[in-house]
Amino acid sequence: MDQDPFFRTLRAGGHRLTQARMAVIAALRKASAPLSAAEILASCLAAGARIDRATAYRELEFLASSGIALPVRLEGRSLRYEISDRGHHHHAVCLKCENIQEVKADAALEAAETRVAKRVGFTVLRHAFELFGLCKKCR
Amino acid sequence: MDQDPFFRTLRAGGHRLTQARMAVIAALRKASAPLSAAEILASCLAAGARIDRATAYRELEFLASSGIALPVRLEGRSLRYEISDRGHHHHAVCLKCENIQEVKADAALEAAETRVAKRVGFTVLRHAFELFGLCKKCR
DNA sequence: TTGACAGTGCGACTAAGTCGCATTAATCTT
DNA sequence: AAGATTAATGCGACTTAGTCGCACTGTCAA
Repeated sequence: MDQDPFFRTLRAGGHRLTQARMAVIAALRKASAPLSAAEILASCLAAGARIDRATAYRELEFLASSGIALPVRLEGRSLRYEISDRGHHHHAVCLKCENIQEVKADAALEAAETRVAKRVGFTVLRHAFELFGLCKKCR
Repeated sequence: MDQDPFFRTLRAGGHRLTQARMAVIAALRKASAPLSAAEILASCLAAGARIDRATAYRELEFLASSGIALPVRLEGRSLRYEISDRGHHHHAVCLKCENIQEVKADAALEAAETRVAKRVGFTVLRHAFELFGLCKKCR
């Protein structure tokens, strides 16, 4: 536990390793796609942790501010979170099976973005790029 | 009124030109940035149309399904709509002044998207590309 | 082992959106 | 111009996602 980089970060920041916190981190780690607060709560409860809805929301917000969880807002869906140690990527959402697939970032795409931003005089702090359609299996 | 392309489309589809419908279309036309249902409702009421909240929501959904309104889902904000006759574009959201700016689509960007999608075997039906940061005035 | 206080549970609240159903009004027909 | 037809509306109750204040509790450093 003490060799876990996230746990070390938290302790270094003076934060406690509570049951709720560890349960939420575990739920995020276990997930293969971004999860909503409700799903994370369910996952924690299923794993035996007795945590409250409000705590789940607060914990996710806290983990996001600590850089451990990454908020993922995909259009039409409620806010989701994923664990932050998977590198920069985008998401492809299948409109049929509802699955969310990770898509590795593409250098040309990022370059195009930078150029577009410069053209309109906009300082980009963050961007969203998402695909909606049919995954390999569903098309 | 009868020469308005949207009105012609609606009539051709057997739909009625009701007060609410025309008020919502007028509100969308008047807007310079995507509006939320609440803002559209307010705009209609301010213009003297007495329409209900539920009607505003239903009308926007209907106009979207008719291709007259375009749903715009920007992360962290509620669903917005814009009029559909302005050509394909993306949005840049200023995190300081909250303004939403239109950004013309970029060919290189779209090309990169196509390539990325092909790589992961995904059939893209729709995509979202948004910038978040500081606009010219705010940076 | 205990004191301090970060974090929690509870419950009440808000915002955004949905839905069923009786009624109204836009359009068609004559 | 007066009905008849039925799309669209208003009302109100409901749902879902998320927030907040406050008293309590569990974590951890001393």
